[in-house]
Amino acid sequence: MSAYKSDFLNILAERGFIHQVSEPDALDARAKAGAITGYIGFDCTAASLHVGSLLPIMMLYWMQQTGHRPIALMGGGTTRVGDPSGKDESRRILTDEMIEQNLKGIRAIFSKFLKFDGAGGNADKSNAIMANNADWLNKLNYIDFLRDVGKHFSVNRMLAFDSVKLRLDRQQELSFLEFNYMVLQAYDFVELNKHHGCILQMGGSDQWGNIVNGIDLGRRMINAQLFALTSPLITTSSGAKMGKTAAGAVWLDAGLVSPYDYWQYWRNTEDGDVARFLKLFTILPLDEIARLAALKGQEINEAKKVLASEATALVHGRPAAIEAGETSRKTFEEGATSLALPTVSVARKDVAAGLGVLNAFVTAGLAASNGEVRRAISNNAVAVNDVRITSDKHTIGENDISSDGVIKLSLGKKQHVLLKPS
RNA sequence: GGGAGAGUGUCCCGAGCGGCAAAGGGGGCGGACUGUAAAUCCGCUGGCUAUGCCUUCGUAGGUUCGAGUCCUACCUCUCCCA
Repeated sequence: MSAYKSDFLNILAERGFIHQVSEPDALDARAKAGAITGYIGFDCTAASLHVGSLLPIMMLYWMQQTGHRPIALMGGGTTRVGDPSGKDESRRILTDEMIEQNLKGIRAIFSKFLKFDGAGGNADKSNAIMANNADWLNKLNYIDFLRDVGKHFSVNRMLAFDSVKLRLDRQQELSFLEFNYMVLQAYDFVELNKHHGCILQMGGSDQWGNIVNGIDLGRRMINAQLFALTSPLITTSSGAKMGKTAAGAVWLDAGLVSPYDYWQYWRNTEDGDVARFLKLFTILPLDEIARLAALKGQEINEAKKVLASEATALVHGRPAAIEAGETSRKTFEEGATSLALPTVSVARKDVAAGLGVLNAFVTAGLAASNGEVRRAISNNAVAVNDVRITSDKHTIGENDISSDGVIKLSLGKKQHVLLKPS
């Protein structure tokens, strides 16, 4: 079905990762001829990456799997500037300490998808590389940089880029600081080419302009032939952006979003997205995915479970995925209480003294305030040990503790937390 | 430098004759229907030790019994003129 000759582009194309490619034939030939090096840049604006970043991570994964060398570039330097692409307002400036801290959390995630140091070290072409653009951006000299790099940029052209134009058209402020972002990103590409022979930059479709800038700069500064490959913007069938839930972003860090909640996130995928997501977010073979995608009606739930388990296994490991699946099965299909549900500890003496429902639900993190719990109760959405609560005066006592030593709190049908007195 | 306008419920957009916990959306949560889906319909969507109290409309003052609304200064952002 695909016209590509290289495994790398074929797999990306078949699995739905490709939105645009620059000079596809030339890139295909390079990837066919031997190992190439490509990179994706990641912001350090948060302490972890979320589901939205999973797509680019998977592209790096497939790159390595098809025999090429991926570079995960941490934006330690560029995050100090802030990418204006696709945003109406300036991002607030992060302190260097925050960036440094965020960088640590993000690094940890990559080790689950990429192999960094096998035998052979950096010389081994199959090893992924972790780079940080702060290493070269932070020590730039302004005047030198303007003369060496800035002279290749036309402001006329920069003004025409979507990331800039959007701001200008909407009459939103674009600071000079942000205006420089694309210059720095372009410089990253050249820098990675010089040091690692990197010829490909990948990213989301909103990065196209930034990437093309890097290609131009590479040609002008060092006469290199560089390539761009972007992925489509992933939204759900009903048009919502991915990765947002009640609790906020779906983080890839187990400390921020438990494997159980992560599993649940994928389990609740819309029907129309199942096949697409299986291709993008799992590494199952395509024929297996085709089989799952053919399931109709109620049977598609089986495909969703596979999606949830496979996606969870990639991020949190197989045992955690199995446990999350089992916990979900017990909770939803048997209506039983699984001890592996998210658990919050409380002091046993507080329970003995009688714990108010309002307090209990807020403590468990199921509600933000007492008022929220009250409203939930009046909406008939609150249950303790699967028994509906109708009064906000209800108290939980020692006799609510099950033989397993926990109290199950439920908000609605899907949100469950165990209270563990100790 | 001169002139005109804007900033609203800490998710977003947006109404708001001096009586306002503040219209309406979107989003989110809950309920019904289903399949832990979508669509649809319904409810909720400042806080509290709760028939009351406290905190919210860019910031700080002022007028008033009472201010999101009127006045003054300041901050930020737009637009027009120089």
